[in-house]
Amino acid sequence: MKKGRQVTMKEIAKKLGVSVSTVSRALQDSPELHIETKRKIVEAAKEMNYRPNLLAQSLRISRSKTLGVIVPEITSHFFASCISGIQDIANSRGYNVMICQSNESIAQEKANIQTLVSSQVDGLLISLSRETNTYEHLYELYDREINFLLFDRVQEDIPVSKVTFNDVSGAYQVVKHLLENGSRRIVYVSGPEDLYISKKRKEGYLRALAEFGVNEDPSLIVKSDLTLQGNLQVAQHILRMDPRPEAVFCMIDPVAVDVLTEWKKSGIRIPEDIALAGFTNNPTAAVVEPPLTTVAQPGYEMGKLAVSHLLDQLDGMASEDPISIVLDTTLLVRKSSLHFPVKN
Amino acid sequence: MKKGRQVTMKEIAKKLGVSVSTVSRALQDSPELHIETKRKIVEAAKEMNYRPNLLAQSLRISRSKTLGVIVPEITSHFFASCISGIQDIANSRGYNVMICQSNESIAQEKANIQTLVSSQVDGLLISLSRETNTYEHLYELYDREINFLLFDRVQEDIPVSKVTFNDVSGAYQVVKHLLENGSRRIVYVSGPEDLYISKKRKEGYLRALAEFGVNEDPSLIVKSDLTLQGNLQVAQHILRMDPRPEAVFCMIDPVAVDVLTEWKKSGIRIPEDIALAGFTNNPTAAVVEPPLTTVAQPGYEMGKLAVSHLLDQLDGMASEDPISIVLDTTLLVRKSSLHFPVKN
DNA sequence: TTCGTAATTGAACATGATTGCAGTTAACAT
DNA sequence: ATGTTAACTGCAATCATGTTCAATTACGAA
Repeated sequence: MKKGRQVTMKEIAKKLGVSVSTVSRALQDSPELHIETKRKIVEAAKEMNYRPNLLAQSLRISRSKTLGVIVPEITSHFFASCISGIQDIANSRGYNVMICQSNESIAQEKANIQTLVSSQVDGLLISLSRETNTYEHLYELYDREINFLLFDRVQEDIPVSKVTFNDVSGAYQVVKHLLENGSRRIVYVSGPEDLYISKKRKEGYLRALAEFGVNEDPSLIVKSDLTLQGNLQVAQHILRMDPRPEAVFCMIDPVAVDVLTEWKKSGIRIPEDIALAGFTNNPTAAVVEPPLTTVAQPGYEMGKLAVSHLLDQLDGMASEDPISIVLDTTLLVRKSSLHFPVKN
Repeated sequence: MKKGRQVTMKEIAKKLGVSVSTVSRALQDSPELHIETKRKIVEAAKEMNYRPNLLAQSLRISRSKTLGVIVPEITSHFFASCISGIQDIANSRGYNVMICQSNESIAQEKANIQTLVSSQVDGLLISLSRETNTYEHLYELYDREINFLLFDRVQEDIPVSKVTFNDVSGAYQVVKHLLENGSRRIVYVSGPEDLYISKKRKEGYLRALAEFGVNEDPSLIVKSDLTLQGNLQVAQHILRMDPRPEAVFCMIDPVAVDVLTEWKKSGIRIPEDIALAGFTNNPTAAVVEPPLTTVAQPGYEMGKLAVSHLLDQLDGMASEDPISIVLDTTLLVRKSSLHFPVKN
């Protein structure tokens, strides 16, 4: 299998004894061309299996019709859903998509940006890595007037459009639900402090507590590094708390699933002994036993909206002023949270 | 935010009063250049934030340093893992990756191929859609001497390299395990007939039965369309079988998970009433109750191997003759299959 | 036939980076 | 002073495409 040689306009031109420009015009169905010439050229092109070289087109018009996407990891179901939504819309609007994963590393994130920019993408959709706590690389994009947009994991100060879920309200809803079922000592398992979603969900947690007149107790805010190890430690740590909390709200489902598994091994009953809730609505959340109460955030929709807005901006169909799109989440009450402690 | 103008060599050249060629040579650290000139140019380039235009480079050398990947769906954890492996290796070897999903549609698959070929990818990694039962589009790639390779969902007759799991042996192992635990009436839940993995796993199922002297019973081979609806129908259908089978082997985990959930709703105990096993080792398989016996197939490794081989071929480091790489799977015995019927 | 106009086509250039070849300059030897 | 050589730099072509402008052809009218 040799290096595949593409048929070019030049070859068609040579074969028919016309100029390249004529071939070009024929293939774009230009009206200023003899109809017979056009017919012959189009026919020959078809026969020779001609495909335009998008690279050359892009170089000429300085538009690659390609978008870049950077996500922390592709294997996360949520981000995979986002990508799927981005793909579908982008393709239907004639754009290709180059996807990169930062693997939650800021260095990789910077490298990805460099590559995509050098590849002349027309725009970028970025969800920040866990590690990202400095933002020069994003400001540089901004200074260079490269179109980009942040989604899900955003940094609020950067003056570009952002698409997020209403994380505060989502967390508020789930914690309110736990409170309404009688829990008062409620643990929040957070992630890295710089992480946007971690901060926002904590905000919702605190708001719900305040609304119910429950004082904030710093010892009930536990931090996980989001590794399996870290999650198991958190699970054990919570069991050793005295008095034991009545409910636990984990920042993301994977943490909740790990905690749930560990507790089951220790003979703890859920929700009888302790209530549990997560966030994201990962596929695993629905199938664990008991099913996990969580907050649904439709990634596919987020991807679609994000890319639509970016393309609108690129095509001049939307104002270039940054906007913030906030999507609503849905509380999914399942068995894991149906715990009714005796009220004082 | 305006269209981002890139700094070009021409601008650097103009600024320093040298020619573009000199700039080019300076940036590639060519030895045939005055060291002082070189220093000035490199400095200016850095200061002006110059980034080479990969499009132009690609056009010149007729190599885009980009690979195309087509998978049935990105949101599947298995394919996401493959992509992750492909990405990591490709990036480390200086290649970018464009990913497309066929959404299990042959029409979309063909469209994806066209787009990627027009985009001048240097090679393609393809996993076929469920619908794909004609292969002209692949033979066309072959005829046009475009480098590509098939992985996981392959078509054996096409003379290109293929990377697969040992599906036959994986299925054989799991069915053998069910047989060793005493089951004899074992159902195989298959997918579409054209689907490579469905065929191969059936082969392994039959081989194990034969080895244990169990006659093939066509009524025990059930077909699902792999939708939730279809899976639930299969679950109910199996329960109505008389006599009830002792074990069920599902072609892929999602089917097994749906079946398991449906059975639990009907009050069936697993594995006491009936044993169950899947294939793929999806994240859900480990967390359902009871945990699902399945066959692990490391997608990340598959992606890495596939792309390594393709790049070796592209770089002339591997023979251009097609080879077949077959990866081994691992049987993961979990509770769902530990059913011990009374032996005759 | 000759002119004018419209129809049709081709040459040239641009996109950005790279490279073989040719050309210029400087330094040094004779 | 002249020739030789090496060091350095620029021109022009290349990749595939699209567009502007100029050129050519054809055709009808006078």
